[in-house]
Amino acid sequence: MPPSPHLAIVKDDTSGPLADVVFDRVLDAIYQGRLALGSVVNEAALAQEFGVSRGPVREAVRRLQGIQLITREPYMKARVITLSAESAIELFQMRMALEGMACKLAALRMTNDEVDTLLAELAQDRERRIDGAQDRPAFDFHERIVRACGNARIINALCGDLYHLLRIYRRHSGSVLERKDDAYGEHWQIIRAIRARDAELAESLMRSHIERAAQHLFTHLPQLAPLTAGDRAI
Amino acid sequence: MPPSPHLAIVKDDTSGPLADVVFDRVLDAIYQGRLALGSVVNEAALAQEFGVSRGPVREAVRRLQGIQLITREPYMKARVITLSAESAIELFQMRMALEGMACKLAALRMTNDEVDTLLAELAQDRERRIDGAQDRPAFDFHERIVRACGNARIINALCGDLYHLLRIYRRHSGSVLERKDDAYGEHWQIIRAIRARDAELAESLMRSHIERAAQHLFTHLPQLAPLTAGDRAI
DNA sequence: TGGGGTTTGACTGTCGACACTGTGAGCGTT
DNA sequence: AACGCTCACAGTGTCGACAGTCAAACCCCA
Repeated sequence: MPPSPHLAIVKDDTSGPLADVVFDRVLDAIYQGRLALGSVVNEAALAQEFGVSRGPVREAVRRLQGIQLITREPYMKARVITLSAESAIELFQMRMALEGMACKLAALRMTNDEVDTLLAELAQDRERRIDGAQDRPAFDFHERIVRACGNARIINALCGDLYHLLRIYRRHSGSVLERKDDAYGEHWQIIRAIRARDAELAESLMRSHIERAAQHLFTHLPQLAPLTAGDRAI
Repeated sequence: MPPSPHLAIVKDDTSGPLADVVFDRVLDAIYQGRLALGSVVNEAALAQEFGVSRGPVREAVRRLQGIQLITREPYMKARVITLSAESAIELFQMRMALEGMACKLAALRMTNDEVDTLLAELAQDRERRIDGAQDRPAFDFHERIVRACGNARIINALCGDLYHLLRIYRRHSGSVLERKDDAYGEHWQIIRAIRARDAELAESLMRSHIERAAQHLFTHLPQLAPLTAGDRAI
């Protein structure tokens, strides 16, 4: 008898290894707050909840630990990370470095057609949001740029690791910092720079854009904002 | 009876979990070429070789896979990565992004004493190499800079992941590309920029330094150099 | 002798059980 | 009452075994 039938994983899942399914489930649980930030993660409990053995759960937890969504405290207790100003600063610093480089590479590698398509989607997404019908597609400008950079290592580091943490920060701070209207203009400028094949400008714009996003986040999250003057120099 | 007594892991190891020990062992095996690049990795065989069960080996292999030293081919075969020009380009692009940012941050955060210490160690390492006594300390300028940047996430990405791959590239290309004599001057300039608190210059110098190292690598590794004009724009 | 189906082998995914370690509560001593 | 010690509990580390799957070799038949 699975204790939580709505959570149990059915065997005939065609989603490949159980560890991957458990990984996604735990990730969702963190996103949705079912696994509270800072709470301890119990392998055996999760295994029973999902109706699987501890092996896949263990592997999933280690992978979460690998991308630093779960920390390993002394004495072998696994905990979900806690949001902190320091961690957020580090996240945005790394985004500035990697997304800046990705943007620079995208400016060198994207075809004109790809740039035009992206520009059209950007405008389309804006109109959709103005109409209020912001349903399905969830256009993500940054992810699109990153995936266009052609560097699999950077793509993986950002989309596979950092963006998970970023989504957690976004979810746990309300939609206040969506800032999509402000961001549209900056996104448009970035694509213009890419279109003009000005790689240096594109990188610089992307960095400034992310830095503004970081400052916006800290402005609207006072509980996360023990920022000193030195740290402000992201 | 352990088939390879000199490789078996003794139980009373004080190095913590077996998975960590196996991880280091496999890493060394890749470094030293005992595990050839491109060869398939067999969990059971490694387990028998180390005298442990498949569990820790499995975990170690997955961690190697996480830092992209082992690739997962279709049909679940795990292989050690193969060196390629594309992979090397991606590695150096990521280093330029991350080490550039790390250098910038180090310029903002290091104390004068720390900078002076680093400068002294740099000079000391040079003299030691001139004397030919390049034995113990293995002074690593880049790692020192990175660890001084204060961003744990960047430190982990570089020292925990990327540098493993970089060492493999270095080892599998002879000492030709050591380039330490050429590098000394550039390292010195970078520290000077940090000392002057010119963060932008320090980042720019570090990027240029890494790009030169990349070009040096491709110059001396013709078998890895199907570089097109476009790709040269790292 | 060549093509197609079948068998065999190897390997990974998964599981349940045991062992070891740190923690906290409870008890006795001072 | 405070401190130190002991013991049960909780949780992870590790192990051996079973099951499913893909690949390659093998055999049969035309």
